[in-house]
Amino acid sequence: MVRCIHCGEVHAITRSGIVRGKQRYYCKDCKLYFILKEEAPSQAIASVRPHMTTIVDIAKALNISKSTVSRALHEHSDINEQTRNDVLEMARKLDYQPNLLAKSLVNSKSNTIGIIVPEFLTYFFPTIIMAAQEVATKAGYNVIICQSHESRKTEKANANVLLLNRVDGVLVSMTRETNSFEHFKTFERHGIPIVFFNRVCEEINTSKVLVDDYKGSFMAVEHLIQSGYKNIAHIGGPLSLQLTHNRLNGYLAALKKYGLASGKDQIIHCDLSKKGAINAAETLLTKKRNRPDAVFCVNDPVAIQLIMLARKKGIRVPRELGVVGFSDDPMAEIIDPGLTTIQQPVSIIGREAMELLLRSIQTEGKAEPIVRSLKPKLVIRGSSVR
Amino acid sequence: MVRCIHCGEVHAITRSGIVRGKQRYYCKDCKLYFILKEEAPSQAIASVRPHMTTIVDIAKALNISKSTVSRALHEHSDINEQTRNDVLEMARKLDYQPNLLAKSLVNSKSNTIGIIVPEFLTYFFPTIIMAAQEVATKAGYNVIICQSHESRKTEKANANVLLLNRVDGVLVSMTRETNSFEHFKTFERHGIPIVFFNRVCEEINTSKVLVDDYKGSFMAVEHLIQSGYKNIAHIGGPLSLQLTHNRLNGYLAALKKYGLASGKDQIIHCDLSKKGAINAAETLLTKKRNRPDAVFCVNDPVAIQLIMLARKKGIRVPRELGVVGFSDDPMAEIIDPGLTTIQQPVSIIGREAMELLLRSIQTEGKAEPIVRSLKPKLVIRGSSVR
DNA sequence: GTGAAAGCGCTAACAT
DNA sequence: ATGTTAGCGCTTTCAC
Repeated sequence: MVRCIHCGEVHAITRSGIVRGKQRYYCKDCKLYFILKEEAPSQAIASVRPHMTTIVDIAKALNISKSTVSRALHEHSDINEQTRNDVLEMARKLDYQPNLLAKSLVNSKSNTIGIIVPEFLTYFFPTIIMAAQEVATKAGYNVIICQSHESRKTEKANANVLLLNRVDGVLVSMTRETNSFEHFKTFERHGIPIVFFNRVCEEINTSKVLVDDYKGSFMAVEHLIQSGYKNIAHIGGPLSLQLTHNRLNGYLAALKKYGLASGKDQIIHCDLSKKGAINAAETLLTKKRNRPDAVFCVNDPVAIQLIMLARKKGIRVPRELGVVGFSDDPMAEIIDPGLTTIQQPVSIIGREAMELLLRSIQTEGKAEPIVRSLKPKLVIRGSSVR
Repeated sequence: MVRCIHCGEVHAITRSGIVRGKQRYYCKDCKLYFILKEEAPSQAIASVRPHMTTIVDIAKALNISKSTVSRALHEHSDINEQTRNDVLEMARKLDYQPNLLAKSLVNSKSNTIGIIVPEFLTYFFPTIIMAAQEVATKAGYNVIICQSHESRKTEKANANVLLLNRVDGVLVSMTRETNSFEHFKTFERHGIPIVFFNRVCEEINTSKVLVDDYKGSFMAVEHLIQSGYKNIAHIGGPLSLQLTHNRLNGYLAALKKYGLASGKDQIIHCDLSKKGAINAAETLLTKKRNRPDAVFCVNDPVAIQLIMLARKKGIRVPRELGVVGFSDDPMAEIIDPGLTTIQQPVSIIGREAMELLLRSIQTEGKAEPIVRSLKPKLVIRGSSVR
């Protein structure tokens, strides 16, 4: 006489196969499978977790083989119409949920994609992730999101986690301090496609999505010049990032085109942290001589710190100081005056990157890498027009 | 890349067994099996994807059994020191990466936790997710993040994805339109612990983390009263959310304590979208008579839209209109004047929620549910002090 | 059209 | 201390 370890019922118990040499029981009332463990009865509770129906359960209920069930579930052609309907109905009845883990194991394909970003606090990456995720979901892929916190070490750890989880592909925007790429090459070595976006790796020949930073900067600075500013400084990003160079070059090119010069002390690089931005702004705004009358900032958060500091110092924007940022953060609209900035097609970056990645996955890396350069757009607000 | 010999389609092709030494394909579109005419049979199959080393590879290389390898890898006590070293070294040499999928299948434990949030654009949820993820990572768990986009239907789909992936637990903040909870109860039924935060479900008896909204609102409104505002309106959230009621009640209680009344037309509920916020603000600010001299808003994004609109209409904040928000969004610091708001311990919410969830997982749901109510804090900036 | 059996990579009970 | 064996839930081959 066996009692259900959950409800104590006796009559609702049936035997249900043998698991690891032990008789398994099933309580019809509780819909619960369990195994009695004479030696340590308290342990028995460990297997209380309600059993999820498997194809074997369906097969047993219908008295057919599990292969047939599997076939029925997959619209395989070699299957009797009636059998298929029976299986489908029973599956619904037993609330069958295919175990994706098992499927992944046998297909050696996890249907999961990894994304590594430096952070996701500042709207920029979240928006990209959202767009990418949408594409992935539609294609039946899950997404694991990792933050590197701008640390190369964490980035490496992230890459390892994704590898261990056998992701089918990875989307990466590198940290500002990444200078060795072994952890990315590991993916290549295992045939796992990788696509970079925004902060890309030159050394790896793979698909990439980026915004034409050079052109965007050029437009930004040209706009400042056309608004009548003459002494235009630049707060740039860390030199380890490709985009820092591209944006710097666009800035220099625009100045050159209009015959303006930029002294070395008009260019300050910061690490993109809030503190770094404030320091850079402080340096520029407290210059004894040759204080700039405009600043082109590497991104909006930096530009916003600059405006805040100017406000605090009583320097009027845009009259005494023109400011242009980069990325069109929602904050750009909130701050007063509104921040003129270069808008990036954020959602498109995410979407395209994921599409390129899925393509790589499907072609098993045999298609040529594609590098997409997206066009930025100048959005004029109050901070640059006097 | 294989094309269907009938329709020419590429993506609908799957491999389907090997017939007489030749790869057979199946076109889902045409429901057709076919074999390519001249294809080198063994070659095509062998060169799929770089093989990842398994414990069997290590075992073979060392001429021992795979169980020994497994034991060596897990610091099992019953293992010869020398063997262990050999295994470890060989593992390194062959660049062995344990297959977590296989491990999960065996342990019926995926070491993955699902998080469902309405969105992650507005700093609030990203911050919570970050904190939660940090705790999870430390405990060796991965995290799958899902966005419901404030849609109950999507939320259901999210829940299903997490179930299919056999997550070990879920963290949920509900959509504003969730009113049936079957999809959450499914987790319970399968013994998968669930913890709610911020937007919680009253109907399910499980651990929850929330902020004392009532008290926060009370503090906010009391502050407005003490600043001399007399006619205080409220823009609330959707009535389906618990927090809407709590914040509304805090508002009403504060008014009552100080003998102030609130006409029904001084309370407007909006759906938390940008548009909804602007509409609500518009209604309040264009009132012909009895226009409020202060507004307590259900959250910061709404408050910011209100300030923006006031700015546009030439209504001066805080002189003619006091404003207090809720949540201390980074924008609150950026806007001019700075937005007085109720700060929520965002990171703590995330951390505590994940800790409670891990606890549930470890105790297999046998521990009593815990409901944590965190204390909010008033942050006074320019928008409420005249 | 269906069933039996192998195997994806791993763990663990049991045997030695 | 180590090997053997039986699965985890599923797909796919092969035989009938």
